[in-house]
Amino acid sequence: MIDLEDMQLFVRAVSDGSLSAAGRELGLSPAVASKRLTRLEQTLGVRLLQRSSRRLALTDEGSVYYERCMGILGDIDEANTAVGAGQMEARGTLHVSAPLDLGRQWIGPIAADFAAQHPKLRLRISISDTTLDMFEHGVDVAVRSGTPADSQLISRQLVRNYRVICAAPAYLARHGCPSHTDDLQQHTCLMLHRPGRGILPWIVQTATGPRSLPISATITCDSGDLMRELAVAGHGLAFKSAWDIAADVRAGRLLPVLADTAREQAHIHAIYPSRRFLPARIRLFIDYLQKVLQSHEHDVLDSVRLAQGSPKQKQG
Amino acid sequence: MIDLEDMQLFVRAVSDGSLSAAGRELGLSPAVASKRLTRLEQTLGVRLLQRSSRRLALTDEGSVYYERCMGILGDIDEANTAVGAGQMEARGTLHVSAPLDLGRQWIGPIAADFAAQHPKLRLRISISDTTLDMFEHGVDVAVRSGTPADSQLISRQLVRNYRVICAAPAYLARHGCPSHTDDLQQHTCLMLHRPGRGILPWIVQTATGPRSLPISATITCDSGDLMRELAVAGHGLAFKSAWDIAADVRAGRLLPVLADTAREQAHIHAIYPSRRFLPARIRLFIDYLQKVLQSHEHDVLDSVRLAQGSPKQKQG
DNA sequence: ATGCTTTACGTCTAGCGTAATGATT
DNA sequence: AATCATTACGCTAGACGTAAAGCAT
Repeated sequence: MIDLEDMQLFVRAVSDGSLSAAGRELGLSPAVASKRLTRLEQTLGVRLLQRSSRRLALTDEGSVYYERCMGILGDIDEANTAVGAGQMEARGTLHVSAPLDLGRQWIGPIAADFAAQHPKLRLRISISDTTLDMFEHGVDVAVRSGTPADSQLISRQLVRNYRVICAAPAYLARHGCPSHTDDLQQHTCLMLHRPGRGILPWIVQTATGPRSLPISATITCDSGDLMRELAVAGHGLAFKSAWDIAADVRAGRLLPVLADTAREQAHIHAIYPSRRFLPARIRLFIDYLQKVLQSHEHDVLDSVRLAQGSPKQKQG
Repeated sequence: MIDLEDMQLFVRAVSDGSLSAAGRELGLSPAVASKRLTRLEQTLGVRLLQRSSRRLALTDEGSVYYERCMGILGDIDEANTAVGAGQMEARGTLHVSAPLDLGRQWIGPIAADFAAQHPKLRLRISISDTTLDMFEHGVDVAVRSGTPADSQLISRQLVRNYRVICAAPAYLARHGCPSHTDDLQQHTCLMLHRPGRGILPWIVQTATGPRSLPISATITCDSGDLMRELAVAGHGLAFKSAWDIAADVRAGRLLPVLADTAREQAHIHAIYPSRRFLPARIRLFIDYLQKVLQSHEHDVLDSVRLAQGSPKQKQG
């Protein structure tokens, strides 16, 4: 296994342009610095630095390895401070914002559990569909689904999510189950309208990219969970997040329709300020939230027949 | 600095539920295993495992640290193999797909440079706006802007990008510069139509979320770079990626319009198959591509007055 | 009684610095 | 000539295993 000090030495040698200098910074004699770099190279089986008496040059391998090392050393630093003094105790007031359905069914209860684990924490939950007021209202974390809005905030994906068409069994029995997206025009579609955004289209992924479904709204409302209740009551088709309707589907109150062909990617994200040193309450809450949500991810996606393997996804 | 073997030991102890067992796996006596875990805890200043004679339990700190360790150890493994034997030599045929403008101006030349550095590599570039045929045509890497389509492929963000409205100075002199998105209805708008997708709307980020601009297309075409040329020739306003028009803007052939208020987030991604062991040619190319693009990111965004600090963004 | 963690202790290896060497500007 | 990387060479600190004690199941 590689020695992290060897890695540090290598990184410093690259930025300093001198192995001796890098050694000095770490309190090592040139002899040791040389030996340790050699050891690192032997462990990897690759030459990292091409050295002459007066100059260091990164090899191709060294260049690739250097980039990786920067990330790794940074992560280790983060990991150390994350468990450091005072970093595990959430205190103050945690202000969480979440959309209607998701907030009521998932984020709210999870946040309450989190608060129960942290006696010195006060919790404030704002159920709202707008994020514009995060700074103004002092929101610590906003949970949202779909493409994160462009802003100065950091967005971290928590779990996968898809919007699918769904309806009550009674509705489908009365009006038949659409077998193709073209059939939707003959159905009663419950659509969401929001101030400033107009009616939210039903967008589905196709082989050629996202496509807006050509449907006409029969009933529109501006509350996601009212829409869900209307769907449960058999008033028509709704286009809802898997996380919003999973419980209804499990209970037999709703059925996914055309889930294989018509779905919109709307992964769930945590949005939070990009301060370098995140308060413990925010960091811990997001970690906890992701952990809990991920433990339900397979079940939720499975309830709308979307469960798949979780492909490793990392963006940097 | 932390010893990576200590970290390994800790991780194994957690999954094994026994410190001695973890030690055995690493060829250490129980005594040493105990001492090393203690050392790790002292270095961190935190207790990671609550131990009784027959049971190990993660503390809260340990739980957080465990998650981090898993990521770090995985990254180190990756870094090691990335520079391993044969992993630095790109060979075979690298098949890159890129959209019209982006491909011609950026991806193509960069890929050619990359090929020049790898004598054993053959390069095949497909300029096309569709990704559906990646498997069919054996595409290794597809470069795309905007929200990555939902699929089994991995998507890695390379650089930030925004679509903005732009026009030739001559056009703006003749018709005036719109000062608000509402003014766009009085202008000649060049819009893209694509088979199956219809006319691509101009979507901008607003405080309340993405909004489709209410404009009517005066001229539509199905080629992004023809559209750009029409805009340069003064035939109307176009909605283009910053990366597509940066050169034109620098040369004074185009001017960004309403860039502060009307822009669409369309970051540039590399899409590639999710095989666990990515061929060296793909891994190296994506690394190289990102490196080169990132070195131009500030310039490009600045050319359309969108340069900002690069917030650290990581999704896992 | 078994199998775990931890402490104590003696051994020995592995990593250290010093100093000398060779190379490069 | 100066400063770098590297090698050779003793030396010591630290990491090892063994063995024994304490505990929980």
